[in-house]
Formats: sequence, structure tokens, C-alpha cells
Amino acid sequence: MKIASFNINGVKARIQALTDWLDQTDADVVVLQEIKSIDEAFPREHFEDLGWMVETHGQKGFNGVAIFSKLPLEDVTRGLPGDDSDEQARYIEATVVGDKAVRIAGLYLPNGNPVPGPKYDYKLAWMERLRLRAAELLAMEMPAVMLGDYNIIPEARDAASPQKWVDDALFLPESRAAFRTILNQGWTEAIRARDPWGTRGPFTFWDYQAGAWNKDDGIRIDHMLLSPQAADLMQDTGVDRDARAGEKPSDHVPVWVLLDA
DNA sequence: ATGGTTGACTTTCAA
Repeated sequence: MKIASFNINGVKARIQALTDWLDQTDADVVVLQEIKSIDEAFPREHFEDLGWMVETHGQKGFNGVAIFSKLPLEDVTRGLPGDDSDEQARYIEATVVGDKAVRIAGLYLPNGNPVPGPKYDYKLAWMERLRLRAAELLAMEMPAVMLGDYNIIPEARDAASPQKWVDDALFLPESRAAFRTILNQGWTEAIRARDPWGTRGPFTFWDYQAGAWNKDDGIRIDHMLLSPQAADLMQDTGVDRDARAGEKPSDHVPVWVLLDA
């Protein structure tokens, strides 16, 4: 079972680029972030006609997540537990049944800028709720993957120019500590499991501004966390960097992990 | 060089 994540930065603007990428990936399951669409306006039939089962959790204008699958989906839930007053659409879960059942959580973690302020407070509060949900997923003792746009630069080597990010919500010590606390529950970060000693990158995001892509001035903020039962099944993982070089690209590229499941 | 670009959806915010 190949599982991928892609922050598409608007499904309407990205329908061609997303369709082209889906056509050449051999993923079985794809989680999407920043669909920037309400459920009723999502081009569901376009993707269903391409063979995908489509589950969305959208909102007007911003945010919004989705799961596409070519395998059966069960027990779909929308929203991150822990705050009934939270109206931002950033989290969706489903169980995908291949040779084995895998619980998939697709997430779009808050950006948190500017710091300090209510947006940063919301980011940290959201991460605390994610920590609690992550512990519940681990307690299931089944293959589980939490993946998406974490808006966290875990370490200096995950940025081409780390000094540019020292005051940014993506790289502040409190943000990184909250991410590390979740990891230390027992999750395995897929990319680092493949390449634990890598010195720089691989990057998953390049700003549209200031020629960041042409200078390879990127950061690694899209992550895949595997439960121990999922980590035991990992066969390969990677980043589809070429997606940033196409026509009208997203500012993120897809990341993926292959499980023996 | 304190800029620059993109998307959704409106005269501006979010990233």
C-alpha cells in the first residue's frame, strides 16, 4: 500500500497539476491539504471518474483536507477531537483496507504566524490536541500513519537557510518541542528512517516569492509519522520533488511511503 | 533588496 500526502494549495487552481500527478503516481491512498473549497464545490466527480474514492472535509476559502483512495475506506471521521468550538477543517481519518487494515490520519497543522499572537496560541493548542489523538492511535496497536503538512521544520538541516526561520512559528523551539513530544510517543518519521544521517533536506516546500525554487531555498515541513506496527511494514519512502517544476505548481510537493500492507 | 508571489474572494487575508 502506497500512501501519499500533497498540499495542493487550492483544488480549483490545481486541478490539472493534481490530475497529472495522480496519473503518474502509483499511490493507493492520497491525503490532500489546503483544498480551499467547501465540500459541495469540490470537483468530486472529476476524480471519481479517474477511479478514486473521495472523502472531503472542507470549508470556505481556506484550509480543507481530503482523502482519495483506490482501496475501500471505512470509518471516516472529520475534525480533530478535543475542541467542539474549532471550526477550521484541518483533519480527517479513515481506515484503508488492503492486505492489512491501516488507519490513516490526514492533517493540516496550523501555520501559527505571526508570533506572538492568537494564531500561534492556536497552533500550540492544536498540537496538544494532536498529541492526545496520536496517543489514542498508538493505543490501537495497529498500523497507523499520521501524515500531512505539519508546518514544522524539525531541525536546522530541514531548511536550506535555517537562519531565515529562527523567529518563525515553523521553527521556534516551542513548535519543534511539541512535534518532538509527539514523535517520542513512539512514532517513526518515515523520511528520517530511510536517511537518518542526511545533512540537508530533502525539502517539500519552496515559497513562491523571491525565486526560492530556483535557488533551492526550501524547507521540509510535510511529514509522515508511522506507528510501530506501520514502521515494521515500511518498504520505501520518498519526495516527488519534480512536481514543483511543472506548470502552475503548488508551493508544496508530494511525499509518500510504501508499506507491505 | 525589509522586497517578493499565489489563491480565494473580496477589497484583504492567509500562507
